[in-house]
Amino acid sequence: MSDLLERLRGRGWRLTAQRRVVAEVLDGDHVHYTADEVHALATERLPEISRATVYNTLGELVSLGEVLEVSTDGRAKRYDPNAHHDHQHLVCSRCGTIRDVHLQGDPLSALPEPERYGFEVSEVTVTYRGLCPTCSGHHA
Amino acid sequence: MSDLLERLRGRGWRLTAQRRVVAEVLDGDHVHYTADEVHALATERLPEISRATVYNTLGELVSLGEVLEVSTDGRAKRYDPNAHHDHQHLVCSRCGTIRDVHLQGDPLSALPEPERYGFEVSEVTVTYRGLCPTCSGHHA
DNA sequence: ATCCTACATTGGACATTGTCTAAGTCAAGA
DNA sequence: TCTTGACTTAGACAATGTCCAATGTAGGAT
Repeated sequence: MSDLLERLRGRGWRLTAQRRVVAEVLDGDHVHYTADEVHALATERLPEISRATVYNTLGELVSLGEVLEVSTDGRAKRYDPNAHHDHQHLVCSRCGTIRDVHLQGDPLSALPEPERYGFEVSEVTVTYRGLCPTCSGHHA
Repeated sequence: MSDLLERLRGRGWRLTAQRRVVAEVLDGDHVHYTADEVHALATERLPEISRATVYNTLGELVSLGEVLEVSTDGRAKRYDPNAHHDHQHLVCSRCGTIRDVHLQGDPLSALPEPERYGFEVSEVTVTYRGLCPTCSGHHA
């Protein structure tokens, strides 16, 4: 996502210090921050940035398809910059850590036609849950 | 789930009017209410029931494994009484309708060992999204 | 049948997450 | 450099969920 800013500018995105900082915070393939975490990290680089702008910018990045919105639990949504490689998530039920994982086969094909009830199915998300190595050690 | 109350009593659940009403509201296989919806419906039968009790009772039913918690979007969680038949969900991206669906094969097997990163994977949820027949008609 | 008491319920304050708006600020083209 | 429409801001507001002290009650004990 190193040339994200270039791509966005090409699409007529007005480049501001705030937007640059949010994009920089999200840069990195294994990052799944909440909006508040993004805000906290952005604040380190640009102390005046407001919560509203972080929410706005994240929403725009999602609309532009540059970042994915992930809501694993009922808590805060997380933002996943790895939008250009198809993947799913593996979540630790104890500590909440998220890892990107890659599946064998297309999960869409696991849903038979008669189970589609006339829907135009266009998307599927698969979330695996379990204990991560660290957490499963705790209670052994 | 007709004998849910029996089962719960057998487990030492103290049966109160409030708990009975919440369980009755959830009775039905194709129901995916939010806590607020459950509260509204419960209030029709037992006007004094409080929000806190609805939340408490739903939480207990989930802990007891009698009801599933489903959070499809980042909005309110929904409660699914169909906890004894393995199934997944198909959600309309426009109106939010949820249908239970049954998959071919076990989605757990789609995650190769090297993609498990040492996790003890115990659960998988699959959510299909698309337009339901009614909503896909709208924009045709 | 009545009493006890541990457990359940209640209302309302509080917490978290997210949205909206009016007023001020600024990036970038002319 | 100037202008202008888009961006940012603070803070009010909304939606959802949690917590607590006071009160009520289901169900076993008597």
